[in-house]
Amino acid sequence: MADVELRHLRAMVVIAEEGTFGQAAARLGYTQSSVSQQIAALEKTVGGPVFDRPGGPKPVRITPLGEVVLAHGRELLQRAEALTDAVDRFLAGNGRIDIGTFQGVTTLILPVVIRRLLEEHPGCDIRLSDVNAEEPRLRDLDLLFHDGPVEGDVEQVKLFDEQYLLVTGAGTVPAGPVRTKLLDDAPMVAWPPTYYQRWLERTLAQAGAQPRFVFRTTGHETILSMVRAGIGWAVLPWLALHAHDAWSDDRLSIHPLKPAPTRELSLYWPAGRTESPLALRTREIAVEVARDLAERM
Amino acid sequence: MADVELRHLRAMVVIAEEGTFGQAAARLGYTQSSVSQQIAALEKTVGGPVFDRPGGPKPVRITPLGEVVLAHGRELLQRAEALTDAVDRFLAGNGRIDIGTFQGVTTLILPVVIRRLLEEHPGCDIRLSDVNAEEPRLRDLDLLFHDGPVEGDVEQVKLFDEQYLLVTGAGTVPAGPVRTKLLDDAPMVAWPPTYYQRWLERTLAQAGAQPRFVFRTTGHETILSMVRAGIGWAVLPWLALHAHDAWSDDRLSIHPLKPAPTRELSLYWPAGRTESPLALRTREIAVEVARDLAERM
DNA sequence: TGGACTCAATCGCCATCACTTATGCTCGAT
DNA sequence: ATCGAGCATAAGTGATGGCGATTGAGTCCA
Repeated sequence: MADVELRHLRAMVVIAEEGTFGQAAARLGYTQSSVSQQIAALEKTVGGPVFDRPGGPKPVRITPLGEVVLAHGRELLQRAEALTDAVDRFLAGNGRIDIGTFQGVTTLILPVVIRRLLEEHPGCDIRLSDVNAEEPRLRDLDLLFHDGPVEGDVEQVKLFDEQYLLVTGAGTVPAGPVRTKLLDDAPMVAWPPTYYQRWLERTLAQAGAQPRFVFRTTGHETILSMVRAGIGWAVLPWLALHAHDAWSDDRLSIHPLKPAPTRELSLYWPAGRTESPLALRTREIAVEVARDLAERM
Repeated sequence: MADVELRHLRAMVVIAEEGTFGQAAARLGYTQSSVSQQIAALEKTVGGPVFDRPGGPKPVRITPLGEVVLAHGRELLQRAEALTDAVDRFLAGNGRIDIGTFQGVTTLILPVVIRRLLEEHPGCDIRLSDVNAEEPRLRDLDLLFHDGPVEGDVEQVKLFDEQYLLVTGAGTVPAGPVRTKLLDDAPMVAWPPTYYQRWLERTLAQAGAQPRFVFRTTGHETILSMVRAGIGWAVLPWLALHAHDAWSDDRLSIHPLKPAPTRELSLYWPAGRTESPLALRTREIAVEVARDLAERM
């Protein structure tokens, strides 16, 4: 048996409301003849009459079978409407987006992006997940913030280069750039050896600097407090300093390093896939936010 | 925007399961080309691609938009299946039926009919309702058991004529028919003046009998107990006596009346309406049960 | 009782649709 | 470089679905 058709059910619902085929046709934008045929088709598929036609100027009356079809039909039409609603919402950008981050890489830029995204699309469903380990994959992700190479078939856009800067207690070191080599054996406050911290320490070592790590803790703010207290120096990314207004803190002084440890932050997404409007928009926002930040570096 | 079509959604679901248009087509009994066109049509109605075609011998991959459509589509198809299921069940007779009774008129035949109906169609939904007052209407009813004229456009079938019989304590009255007139001033146990009781008393009065009602109570069994206890006689319908095996009770004796108060029980249903298979079957059963009973009268 | 009226059903006509077959195009694999 | 898997597209065809006009059934009213 062929399928029922939503069109037929819609006609049926309107007939049930209007009472006659003709009025229903008018409301639906069809001719009476057409509606008659639609109901005939519907009755053929369900296997019995759904309306009794008393003949003459009397409204048609729904049959018991019609009641069954009508009840389910309304439900069905409601679902169909829910579908188009969902599609519309999706196309308007209120969909779901899966964003991957890589450890703490984006603790500073991501919140801004997400805030702006939620302002534009209050209904959207944003899911953040930490991609684990050293092999970032963006299977099942729409976007990935990362700074290293990503395997698989991906596209990317570079967000910015971020320099690591030396932070010392005010007056400890003459203002201006500092040669990285000078950090060798210097007392240093730093993160525990996370992926990034390890990368930083390797980079410093390559420049001939092997600091003494006198204290390790998580959290940029905590580290800055340690520096203020004179426990040691720190090498932190620009964004972290910017976020904590380190430049306006007169107990701290900030120095570029020569050579400067720099990391490149990029946004990755799977190649060759149709992207959701929300993902596209998120990318735009991320690029914008990154550009704003980069200008102020 | 045109409607989504169930056919297209079905194709989409199968493609999502199979991975390729071709295999899906095979499972659906279409050609690959047809499925391709169906998805193209679907994509046109939803306003964006639902599958990414990587090209080459790779399976297609659903897009974010596709996920949305697919999720709702499955739901929709499930509802559509529920609809055809419901229709099938209905056509098989497992529908709903609204039966009207009129006061206690059918307390004896209706239970039998319903038991048989439930045996045949365990899933069906039987709704009994007492039609109120003296103006029985069968608006919103499929069947009505009644004994009087019913207004409106109805069809009917007569079930049987039921005689009222005189019941006395054993030995009180010589066996055999009794002239109704003899009940005049006789001590009588009876129902309270329900519709039927009033009718009965009018009928007796027309035959010249105005009994003394020494006790009124509801329930045929209770009335029979009173008769056994010698409190009075009773005039009860054949079915009531039959149901309580009054003939095999040697403390009772049963006598036809001359003339015999007789009521005609019929089954009514609305004319010119398409009836449900369940209603048709119920009518058959009722007629059968009535015939069986009538034979034993 | 017969005419006017109100509906739904039906017929002829045409445009569109939904398949099919055949062919083209794009990958990845050999 | 070529083959094969797999989707897209073109052209053809029967069926479908729409419309307008007409018919037929039933009600209402004079």
